[in-house]
This record gives sequence, C-alpha cells and structure tokens, in this order.
Amino acid sequence: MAGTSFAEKTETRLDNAERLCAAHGSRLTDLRRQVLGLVLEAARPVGAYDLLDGLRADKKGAAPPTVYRALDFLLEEGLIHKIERLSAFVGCTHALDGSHTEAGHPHAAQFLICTGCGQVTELDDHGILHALVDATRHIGFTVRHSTVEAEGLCAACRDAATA
Amino acid sequence: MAGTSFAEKTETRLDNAERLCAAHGSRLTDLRRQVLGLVLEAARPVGAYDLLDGLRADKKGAAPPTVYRALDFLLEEGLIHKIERLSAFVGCTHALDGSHTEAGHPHAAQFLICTGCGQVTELDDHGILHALVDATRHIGFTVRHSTVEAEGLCAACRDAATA
DNA sequence: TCAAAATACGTTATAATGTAACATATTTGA
DNA sequence: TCAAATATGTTACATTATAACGTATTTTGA
Ligand SMILES: [Zn+2]
Ligand SMILES: [Zn+2]
Ligand SMILES: [Zn+2]
Ligand SMILES: [Zn+2]
Repeated sequence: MAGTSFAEKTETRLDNAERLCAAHGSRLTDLRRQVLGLVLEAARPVGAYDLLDGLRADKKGAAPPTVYRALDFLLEEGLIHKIERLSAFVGCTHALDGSHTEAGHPHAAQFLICTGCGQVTELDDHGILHALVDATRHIGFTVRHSTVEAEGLCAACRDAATA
Repeated sequence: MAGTSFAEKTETRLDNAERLCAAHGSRLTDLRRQVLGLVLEAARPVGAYDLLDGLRADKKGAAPPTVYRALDFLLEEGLIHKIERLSAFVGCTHALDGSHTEAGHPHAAQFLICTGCGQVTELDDHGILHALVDATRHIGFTVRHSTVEAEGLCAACRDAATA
C-alpha cells in the first residue's frame, strides 16, 4: 500500500516531515514519503538514479521524472539538500531532527564532505553566512541563495590517516 | 598555426598564464591556450560543450575528451574555476589579472552569480574562508578545498528591478 | 644524436545526470 | 458532483562527463 517500510527512526522523521508539509499546506504523498525515506536511510548522499533503483524495488518501471519531481518537491520544502559537487542528495538534519519545529523552509546551510568515508555533515553556521553577506554587501550584491561545500577529512578519517 | 587569435587583452592574459605554467614546470600548449582563450573571451561562465563548439571552428571533429582534458589541466593549474551550480567554467581573475605573479596554484575563492544578467564575480575574501575554517575546526574537520557560490542579484540588476 | 619514457592528443563508444512534452489519475473545492 | 488544480505515468531526448585504447609529440638520459 504505502510501499516499503523503513526503520523506526526513519518513520519518525518522515512523520515530522509530514507535519511540516501539512503546516505549509502541501502534501507529503506516499511517493514523496518513499523517496524521502530512501534518502534518509542512506548513510551517505544518494544520487537520483540510485533512488530510482530503490523505488523500482516497489514500483517496477518507474522513470527518472518520477524521482526528480519528488526531489524537486522535497528541496522546495526544505526537507532535503542537494550537494552540488556530488550531484547527490541528503536529508536536512535541521528540518527533520532539530527541535526547530518551525523549520521546513529552505535555509542557508554548509556541508562538510569527507573524502575518506564519504560522510556529509550539515552545518548551520551563522558566522559563515554573515561573512558571505558582509563580503557581498559592499559591492551591492544581494544574496538570495548560497551553496557552501567543503571537502576534506573528518576527525575519524584524519586520525586513521596519521596513525 | 596557433589556431584562433584573440583580443589583445586576452592574449596578454594568455601570456600571463603561459608564464605561470612555465614557473610550475608545466606547458600551456596551443590547445590548452586556445581553450583558455575561449573561456576568457566569454562574458559569462561557459559550458564544456560550448567550448567544444568554439574549438571546432578551428579543429573540425574535436571530441569531448579534448576539451575536458584541457579543462582539467587549467583547473589544476588554478587558471580557471568551475562553477558547480552551472556546470560551467570561468577564468580565474586572481591568477590572470592580479598583481599576484606568484599565483597560479588552486586557491579558495567565492563566486557571486547574478541570476539577472548571468555575470559571475570572483571574490577572494579571507573572512569567509576564516569563518568556514573556524566553524569546522572545533568539530575536527580539516578543509582541503571549498566551494562557495552565491546566487542573487548584482547591483545593476537590483537597481533595474526596483526602478 | 637517438631510443626509451613520459606526456599530450585523437577517436570511438558509452556512462551519468537531468528535462520536455503530453497523457492519465487523483485530490480539492465550489 | 463536476470542474479545476495537483500529482503521477510514460516516452523520448538533452546535457554533462568519462573509459579505453591508439597515435603523436616532447622530454630525458645514455
Ligand atoms: Zn538543512
Ligand atoms: Zn571521514
Ligand atoms: Zn581564482
Ligand atoms: Zn546582474
């Protein structure tokens, strides 16, 4: 009926997402919920075609527009982010786990991509955003949306490398 | 012989690029010089396949790997940057115009993309980089490379919009 | 100088990512 | 209940990028 079922933790986050959508007057349909679930269950950023494979376990013959439309919706609702350098998607921890029940609108975030283990960490650092706005204001540029992605090594991978 | 010839200003920058390469022990070959010239003459970020079309004016039958290899070289030399959100390339003003004759190695930069006119401005703002490093250090993440791209309106387009 | 090694380029084929366009189904609201 | 809006299915295609292998050129050192 509602397709695949996910781990409990994921279902909790999906329920959070559903509430956020309802609060915006939008609908987290079964399909969108399923795609979001697939994103959340992945330990790492997932590509659109990996999601498509996941979807096909349930809905044979699903085609790219199906997954891209769901992703567009989830991006607009601020439930996921796209990592541009990887052409891949991650759940928004801010919206789905945070105590910020008011969240769910697109927000500025920063992503730390570990080239060792592939993990991506989401930051929501005001200092970075301020520095960006400061630097752009005095040349008259108005920032509407920002992409900040850093590649490097997480603490665990750095320790493993120097050991 | 050396393919297309470019505007004087471009040739000057190409000569700068050639000096930077020589200083690194690498070679700005005719092909690479031509691709860099095409990037520099474009008023805006250029896609790889637009560059390929440009190349074909001179070398009929050129294929994608030709242009991608040249782009890879130019990226490694720090002579151009890739704008991830646009899958397109721009010359590095820092390396090619700057008084920084020591430049030419990849450096952290920030890009302001105007959605009105398509112009891209390169910043080299230490405050942004510091904010990023500060925010990541205390969670043990080591930044190796950063991508910072902001979309919005440049001063001219903002004025035109509010007029 | 000349051959071996390294570097750069040519060529073909294909992978990976993303959309346009139009048909059908479902939901919403008067 | 029926029209409008929203969501999904389906086909075909556009765009971006790379793998693999062969040839040409340049560099290096004997
Ligand atoms: Zn977020
Ligand atoms: Zn790691
Ligand atoms: Zn630069
Ligand atoms: Zn503008």
